[in-house]
Amino acid sequence: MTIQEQLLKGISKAFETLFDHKIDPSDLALQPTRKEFTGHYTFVLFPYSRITKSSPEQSARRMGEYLVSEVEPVGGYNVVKGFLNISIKDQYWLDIFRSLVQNGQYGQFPPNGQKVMVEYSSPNTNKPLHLGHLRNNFLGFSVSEILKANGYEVIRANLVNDRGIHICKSMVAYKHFGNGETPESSGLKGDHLAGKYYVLFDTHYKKQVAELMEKGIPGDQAKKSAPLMKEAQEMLFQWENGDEEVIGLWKTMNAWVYEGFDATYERMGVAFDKFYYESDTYLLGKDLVEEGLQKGVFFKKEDGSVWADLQDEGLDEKLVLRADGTSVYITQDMGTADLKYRDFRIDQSVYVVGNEQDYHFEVLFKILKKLGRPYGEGLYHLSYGMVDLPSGKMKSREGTVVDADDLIQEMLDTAAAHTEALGKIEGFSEEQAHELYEMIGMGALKYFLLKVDPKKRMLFDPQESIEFQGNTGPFIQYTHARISSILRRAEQTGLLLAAERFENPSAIMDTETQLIFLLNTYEDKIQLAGEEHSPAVIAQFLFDLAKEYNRFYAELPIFNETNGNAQAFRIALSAQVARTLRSGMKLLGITVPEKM
RNA sequence: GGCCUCGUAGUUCAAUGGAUAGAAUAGAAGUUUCCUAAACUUUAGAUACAGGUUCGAUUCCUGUCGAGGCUACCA
Repeated sequence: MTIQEQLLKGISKAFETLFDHKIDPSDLALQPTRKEFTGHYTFVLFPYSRITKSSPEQSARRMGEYLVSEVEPVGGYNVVKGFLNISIKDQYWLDIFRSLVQNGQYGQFPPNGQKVMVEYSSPNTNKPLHLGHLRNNFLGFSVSEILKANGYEVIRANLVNDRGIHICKSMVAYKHFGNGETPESSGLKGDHLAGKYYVLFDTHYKKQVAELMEKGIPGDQAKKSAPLMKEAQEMLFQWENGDEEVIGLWKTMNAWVYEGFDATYERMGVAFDKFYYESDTYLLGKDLVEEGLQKGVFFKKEDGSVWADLQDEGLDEKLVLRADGTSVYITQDMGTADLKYRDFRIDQSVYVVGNEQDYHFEVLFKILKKLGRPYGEGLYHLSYGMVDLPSGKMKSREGTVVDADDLIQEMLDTAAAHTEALGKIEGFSEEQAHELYEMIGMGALKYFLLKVDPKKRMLFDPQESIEFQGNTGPFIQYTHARISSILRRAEQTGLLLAAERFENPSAIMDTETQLIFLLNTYEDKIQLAGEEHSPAVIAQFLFDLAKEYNRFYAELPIFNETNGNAQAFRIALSAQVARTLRSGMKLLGITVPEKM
C-alpha cells in the first residue's frame, strides 16, 4: 500500500470515528503541500464542514491528532485555516526510497492485456514535412511510449495520404516543368523535389486564374476552369481508372517522397509498426454504409445520397455517401477504422490529428458507436493546436512554413555552436561530438514542442531559436550528465559500491525528502499522462525533478561529507534521480547523455 | 450568422473549485580551491472586461470585447 493510500484510508476512518460519517477513501483527495508550508501532503477540510459540524480549523486539528496516533507513517501535522498539512516520518521516506531503488520494474507497469493503436504523422505525399508535423510526430511517438509504460501493447500506425487532387497537382506540374529531374540529378531530397512542383503548380495556376479574371470571368468560375486545375482533375480521374502512365509517374514520385520521409523520420527518432495507404483504403467503408442503412443508423434521401442523422446527439446531418454512390472522406475513415480492428483486434484507438478536425472526429466516433463497433468506446482523438509563428499562421502557399528538415538542421547547428563555445567537447571524437549535438539539438526541439499542453495552440519563434537554459530539454540532459559525472567519480573512489548497499543516515535533510517525494510520484505522472495522453505532464515533472536536484547539489556536499552513511545515501539518491530522468525522457523520445 | 477552442508577468508556458496565482526567459544584484557555471542565490513584475453561483473562482454559469478553428456531395 502506498503512503497516499494509507493516508486516505486513515482519513476515511477518521471521518467515521470522529464525525460518524462514512466516506470511501477513493472519494477523498490529497494534494502535495505547497512549498511555503511545512508538511508533505495536504488535506482540505472546507468541503466537509457540514459533515463535521464544526469549523474546518477545529476538525482539521482533531483529524490531525487522530492521524498521528492511528496512522503509523504520520509524524506530525499543522493546521492553517482549513488546510491540514501532514508530515511523514523520515523513516518512511527512507523505506520508500529503498523500495524505489530495488524496484526493477520502476517506471514500467505490467501488461494490462489491452491493445491500442496510435495513429500519427499521416503526411501528404505532395510536400515535405513542416513544423506542424513535428508536433504531431513527437506527440504520437511520445504517447505511444507512455502507453507502453502503462502496460498497453501499442501499435504505431501511419496512414499515408498518397492519393488525391493535391498529389495530382505536383504530378501535373512535374509533367510540364520537370524535364526528367530526379532527386539524384537535382540534389534535392525526394519530398522537397515533389514539394517544389506543388509550389510551381500553385504559382502557374494563380497566374492562369488572374488571366481569366482579367477577361471578366468571375473568381469562382476562373478557379474551376483554369487549364491546370482541369488537367489535375483529369489526372485524378485517370489515376482512378488505372491509367498506366499516370500510375507510373505517381509511383515514381511517391517513391521519391517516401525516401525523403524515411530520412526525416529517422532523424526525428520516430518509428511505425504499420503503414496504411489511402490508395488502398479510399474505397473502404461502403459496406458499413449498407450495414448502417439496415440498422437504421443512416437514411437515404430522394436523390440516393446517404446521410447519418446525428441531431439527437446535438450534431447535424452528415453525408456518408454521395448520390452517385461514391464515398466521401468520412466513409473512408469508417472503413479504415474497421480495417484496423480486423488487422489487430485493438481495444482502443488514438488518432493524433490537429484540432481543425475536431468536428470530423466527433462525428466519426459517434457514427462508429451507433454502428455498435466493438472498439467504439475506445476511440480517442488526441487533438492538438496549431504551431504559430510570430509572423502569424504558417501557409505553405505563401512560403511561410518552417520546413522540418531545415529546422532540425538549424537546431543541430545551434547546439554545435553553443557546445563548442562552452568548450564542452574536449576529449570527444568527431563522431561523439556529432552524436552529442544531435542529442542536444533534438532534445531541445522535442522538449520545446512537448512541454505545452497539446490542445493549446503554441507559438514558435525560429529567430530566437530554442533556448538551452531554463525549462528546456538540455537543462534536464545537463542535470543527467552531471549526475553521471558524480557517479563516475564515485566509482573511481569505490563509493559506488557503498552506495549500492547504503545504510540509512541518522537524519535526512529537507531537500532529500523533497527529492524522494518527487521520485515517489513519478509513476503517478506516467499514469496520469497515459489517461490524458499528455507528455506535457511528464515534461513538467522532469523539469521539477531536475531543478530540485540542482538545488540539492548546490546546497549539500557529496564528496566532502565525513559521515559515510550520509555520503553513500546521497550518491544512491543521485543515481536514482538519474534513473528517473533517463526513464522519463525516454517517454518523450529524448535521449540523455552521460557527458556534456 | 451558427458551433467549437482559447484570452494569465514584457515574452513563452503552469495551476483535479483551495492557502500569499507558480515557473522559465528577458531586466536588476550576487555566487566558481567538492563532483560539470548549459548551474545556483536574491529582486521586481500578471488572471481581457462586467455580472452571477459559494466558505473560496484563473477554473463553473451569463453577457461584452479580442484571437483562432470548423461550418464542401474537398481530402
